[in-house]
Amino acid sequence: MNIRENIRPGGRSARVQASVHKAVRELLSKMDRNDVTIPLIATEAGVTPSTIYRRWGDLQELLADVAVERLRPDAPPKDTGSARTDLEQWAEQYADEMASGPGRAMIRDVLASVGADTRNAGKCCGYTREQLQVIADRARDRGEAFPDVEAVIDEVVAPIMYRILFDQAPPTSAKVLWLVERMLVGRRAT
Amino acid sequence: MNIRENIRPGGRSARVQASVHKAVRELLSKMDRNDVTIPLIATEAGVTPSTIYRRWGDLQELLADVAVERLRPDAPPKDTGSARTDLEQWAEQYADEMASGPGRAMIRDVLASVGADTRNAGKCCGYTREQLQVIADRARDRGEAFPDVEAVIDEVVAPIMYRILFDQAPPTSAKVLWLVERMLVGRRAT
DNA sequence: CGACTAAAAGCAAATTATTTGCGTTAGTGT
DNA sequence: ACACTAACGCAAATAATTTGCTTTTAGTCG
Repeated sequence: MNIRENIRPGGRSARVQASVHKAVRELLSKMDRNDVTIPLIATEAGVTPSTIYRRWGDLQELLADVAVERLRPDAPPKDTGSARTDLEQWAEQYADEMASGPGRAMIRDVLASVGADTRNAGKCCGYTREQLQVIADRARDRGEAFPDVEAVIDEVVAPIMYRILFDQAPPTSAKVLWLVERMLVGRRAT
Repeated sequence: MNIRENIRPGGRSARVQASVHKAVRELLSKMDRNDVTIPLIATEAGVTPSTIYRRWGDLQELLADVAVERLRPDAPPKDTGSARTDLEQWAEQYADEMASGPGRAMIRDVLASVGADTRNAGKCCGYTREQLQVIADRARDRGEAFPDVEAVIDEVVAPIMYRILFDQAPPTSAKVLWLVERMLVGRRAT
């Protein structure tokens, strides 16, 4: 099932999408996710269930759509004066958000929908890349050495995400800092 | 919903579980996963739907249960004479299996069920750890230097899995070998 | 061995979710 | 303003899920 990509702002479609998204956020904050159903969301949003089924296909797609929206960063990484501290702060915040209950649920929603709509997981990865690129560009402007964004993904982002998804214990703050440290040190040594 | 942990082998429960698992594998190989439903599985397995609902709760749990089973490695990593080549071969096979269509589907099934049953994702991670530990133990027996299993997970397994889950392009064979290389080299330098 | 027990399965009715056909409405372009 | 189209609402039809109750089965004990 396809979600329309370009919706004209202000149109009826946009209003329906907004009220449905809002209803989902509302309900997820109030109740267990397994108790959230499409008829419920439809009632809360003031639309008929068939509208949701036709636009999103099923609950998983809808949840993924909302989750991607919420995973989009709202601001560029803070400029702390050096690439290292920029990255440290960004990574700690990233780990915290993703390891939180809502964060984990959102990641799962996004991944679970990949079968039907391959774009979602890629979008999340894209957001991360953009954030890291900002840090890397700032480093370049300052004349600091800084590894490629892909290397940061491999050495810092991927371990954090793997631990969150597959391990019981999410990475501690110390572990995150250590990952950053190791990457920067390894880079110098090469 | 809980899946019984200790089922006496040969009992009725075991037979039902076996036939349901078999039915799921059968159907998944024949048709699109979105067309697989519990009533269908029940018919194929020769049980009533309510039996499946009571034992597994919902389709996601059942799929996850089957997926974990299939993700369990059937043999220890091959002994190739050196830890480095052991790891290279294991990592390449791991990346191939996980990046394949069925592999990705199984990972998603496992992750999607985590909300209800936290053990599944941990089990997969556990299998990986066991495999790597075998390689590490062999290295120790040979007197070779070899990094901690957790380091291998951070530096080799996590990047592979991240790329498979979030990126469009799964890691190439060359990339996997490079990850192994980088980890071993970095380890020596420290 | 044969009766007893508890767990799990079957069955069927009730509930709830999903799909679909068709009429209506709101935005878009001429 | 008028026609056109995409998206929505409504309601009937279909399919999935839940539930109460009965029956079967495997293990246990006298």
